[in-house]
Amino acid sequence: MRKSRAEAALTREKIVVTAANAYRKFGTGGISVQDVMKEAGLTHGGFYKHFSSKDALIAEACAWALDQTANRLAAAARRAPAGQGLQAIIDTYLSPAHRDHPEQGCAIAALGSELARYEGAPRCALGQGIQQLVELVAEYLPEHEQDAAKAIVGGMVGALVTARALDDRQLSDAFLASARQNLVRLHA
Amino acid sequence: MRKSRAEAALTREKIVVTAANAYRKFGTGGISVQDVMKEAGLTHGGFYKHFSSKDALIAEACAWALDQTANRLAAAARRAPAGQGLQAIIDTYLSPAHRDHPEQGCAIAALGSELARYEGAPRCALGQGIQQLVELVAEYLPEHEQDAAKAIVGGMVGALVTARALDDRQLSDAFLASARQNLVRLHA
DNA sequence: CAGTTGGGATTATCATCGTAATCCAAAATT
DNA sequence: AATTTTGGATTACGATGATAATCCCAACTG
Repeated sequence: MRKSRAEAALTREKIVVTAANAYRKFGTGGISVQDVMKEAGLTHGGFYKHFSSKDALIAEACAWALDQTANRLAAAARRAPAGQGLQAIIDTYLSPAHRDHPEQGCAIAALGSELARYEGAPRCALGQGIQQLVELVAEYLPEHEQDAAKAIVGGMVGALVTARALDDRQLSDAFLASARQNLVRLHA
Repeated sequence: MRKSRAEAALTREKIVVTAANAYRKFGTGGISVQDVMKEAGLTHGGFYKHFSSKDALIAEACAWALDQTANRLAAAARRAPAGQGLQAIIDTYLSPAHRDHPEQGCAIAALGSELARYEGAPRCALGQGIQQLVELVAEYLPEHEQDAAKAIVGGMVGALVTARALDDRQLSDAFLASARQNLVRLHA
């Protein structure tokens, strides 16, 4: 039954990725350790050989998810024509696809309000993710407008959260569109 | 032991208000029906004489909280000097006091990401609260800029969520300040 | 004022969850 | 090859949670 070192590392990675998706989809309180393990194709017994607690997994899963999102946004910005980097980041973040797939998306939007109540590692991870996003946005802003990056990131997160909260599809789309069109105005 | 009709209505109201505060503080999954009842000075047994389920209470509590916030913001706008209504709303919403007291504040920011995963009544209540906020903001925008209201509301919510998520007090303050200064620019 | 009703308390049920102890066999180590 | 580690499975434990049945007594109804 035992796996080699390398395989064990893969197993661990698999747990983290599975957890990152599951937590973004169901919330950290919405899925149990046991179900995460089952989803990863394992039994729950071995869990504490990998992580010291559920919170430790949450922290790692969030960090992984935040990295994933930052990388995707950075790639979108790089792909964009010159001068359109910021708009590309905003458009990618506020796409209907992102709204409809929280399990693959930004952990700040998916878990922000719950993780804000945590102390310790998970909250830390989230804070670093936020800073990461701000730095990415700031790269595409002129020197003298760096401060606007914070408001832009806030606007992106809030628009996604509200768009997901709205039952009415049309209204939800309108929220995304309004933010896509208006947020770039925040630097001028 | 039994209370009169009027007293029973007060009891019910008390449960809703207690729940509204508790859910915003701990999250809907962070406090049990029993603890909400205890907090309201009651035992948990009588709960289902008032509400059909925990979700029903969550929905009512959210609706109450959202009304509370909308009223406060509307009052702040009315108190403001002419032409400063929108800025007053934004400043009130993005005050450090609001950030530091989620249990008295906006339910969208406190519960948005969890309630977005609900179906049914709680999600509905949240959606209506969002629209309420948009309408309030729109009142203080010129006719031809109504669409910006959605982006502004999104920006407000997101800035508060991120400010709460950040461990670093200074950085958190900076997020609030950036949004306060920049969000009004969204109509121009 | 007698009878009915329905708030609210007490207690129970059944499920779930985080955590941990134990065990086994295969991989590291020597 | 013998010995030691250690991933991962099995199983257990204690706590907590949502929901419900039951009961009591005071407030309504007539």
